[in-house]
Amino acid sequence: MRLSKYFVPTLKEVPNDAVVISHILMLRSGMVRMLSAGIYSFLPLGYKVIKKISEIIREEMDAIGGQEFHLPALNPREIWEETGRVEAFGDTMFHLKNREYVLAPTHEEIMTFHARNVVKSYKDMPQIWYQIQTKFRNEPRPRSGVIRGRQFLMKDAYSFDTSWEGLDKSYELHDKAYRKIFDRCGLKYFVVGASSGAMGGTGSEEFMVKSSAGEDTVAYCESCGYAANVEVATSRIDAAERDAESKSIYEISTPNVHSIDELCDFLVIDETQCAKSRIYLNNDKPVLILMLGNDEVNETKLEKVLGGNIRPAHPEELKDISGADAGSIGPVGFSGRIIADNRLKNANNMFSGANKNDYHIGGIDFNRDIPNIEYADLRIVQSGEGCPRCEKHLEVFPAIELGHIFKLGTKYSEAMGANFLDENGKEHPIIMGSYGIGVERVMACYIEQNHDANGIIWNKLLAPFQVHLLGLNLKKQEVSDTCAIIYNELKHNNIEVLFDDRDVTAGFKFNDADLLGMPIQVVIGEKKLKENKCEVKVRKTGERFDVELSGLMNKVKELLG
RNA sequence: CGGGGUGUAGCGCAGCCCGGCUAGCGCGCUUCGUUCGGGACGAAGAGGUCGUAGGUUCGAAUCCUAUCACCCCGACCA
Repeated sequence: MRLSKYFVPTLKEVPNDAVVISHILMLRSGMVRMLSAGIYSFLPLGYKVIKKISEIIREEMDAIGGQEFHLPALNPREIWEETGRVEAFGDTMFHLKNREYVLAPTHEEIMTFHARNVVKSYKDMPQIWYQIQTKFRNEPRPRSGVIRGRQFLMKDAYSFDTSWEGLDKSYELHDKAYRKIFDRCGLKYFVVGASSGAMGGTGSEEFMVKSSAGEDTVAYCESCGYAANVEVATSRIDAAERDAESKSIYEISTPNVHSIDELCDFLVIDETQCAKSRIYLNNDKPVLILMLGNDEVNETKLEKVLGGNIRPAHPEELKDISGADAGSIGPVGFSGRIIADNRLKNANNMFSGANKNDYHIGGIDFNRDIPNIEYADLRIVQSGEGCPRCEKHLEVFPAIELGHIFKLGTKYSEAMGANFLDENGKEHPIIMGSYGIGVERVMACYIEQNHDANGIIWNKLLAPFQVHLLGLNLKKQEVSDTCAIIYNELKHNNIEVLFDDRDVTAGFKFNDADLLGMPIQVVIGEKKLKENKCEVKVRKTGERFDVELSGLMNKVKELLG
């Protein structure tokens, strides 16, 4: 492809609205343009990458027996009523105004619809059906460019089995296929086992990559691969030590001391001697939560322990409940339910609030002074804490979900009456799995992980072109002749080549080449040409070397091999 | 939905507080010439209903009201 004829509107300046690096580079390299918030057009260069990713996905899905469909995005609303998901999705689902249609945010219902009409016998299964299709979700707040859009490409697959063992097998196949897909794409990813959430099911895994643009926070151990959403993650961390002797409790005047840090400074003690108090309302009943030092309450864990609804008490409510404002609340004399984090188990000689403004209490023995106390794991893990599975340490960071595999079970088949007859002529609901990959996210995450100050660094599998041929000063006959020969030769060797034949200065071409990021750059200039040589640059390492024209093709093949 | 911010040429911005003649600057674009291995130089050009609608005023990019769009933080997120 000749760049002079190719629509690749590169940008030197960073567009005002782009914040995350993948978004900036996708705009600057002329791969995408925004049409509206969370709605992007893919330009020729960007679409080429999308097609490469899709092809990798296709190959791996086909390899596990997947069959590709192309389903409508426009769906009758009544199909979605069958499973109650019109309500479940709520405002996230787009509705048409002039007909009872919705825009599909995913395709469980549609695949199940087709299955129930045709898949009637145990002999018809297993099946794996997939598609790569545009999904629509009315995200309240699109962000991070293509990473969270209102319209996005998703590979979604659905498995249909006659037994739970069959489902396990289908799930396993997808797990392996997903690893191959992300490996081939060159992504550094990890797998988080997650609770199945609102989809309803019995098992799921999320494929994540670390990214500052991420919307989930995960705890990850590089050493053993432990990975968990921070909402459920645990860690190895020391509990408070119990002194041999328990002092008796005593009240201390602590004017203007409101935080654990201030308390530590004021009394010259360590934060591990303090119990921080938080009051939550659980179904409108107050519960005192005690954390060691500055540990944060993990509300997801708390919710699991308490059941029902929880919310932090409003500042105005605190005094009624405890007799003090935030900063002076504590367990001694507190009348409601008290739950302490496991790190506080059996602790003694502790400091906490006195339930009286500007006073704290010292010498608290949790066993002696707080009857009816309960313990649970309630803390949010922090970077650097011990991995719960091995000897190393956890890292906590934001991450993006790239893919999700899911054992759906019979939720959709039961709701929609997708049943089959077994060997004995008995009817059962089909057992389903669902498996998604965000195609644009693969692209964006790749760029997040593979770029430098000058631009994108494509690997050969995702690169829109393998070779970027730069002809410097094409007004020189020998330069343009040589370029034409090399260009044709590369094409004849089935090497995808982008030929910068524009009449712009060398620096312009070099910078665009680095920005676009093809793996290999071949530079044809007057100087080197006098010695029958050209320059080859490897984008990833930045290394460059002179190559005899006669050996160029072999060198390129070697570098791409 | 709550908080903050921004809309002025294709892109990045100044001007707005304190209203005033023809709305500027850089990049990009067009033409000609010179250049030609890390975003060249000179000359001459094209391009804007200042987001939209209403209002105040002799006069509005500038002040007021409404509205729309976009960005950031939060809430939300199969």
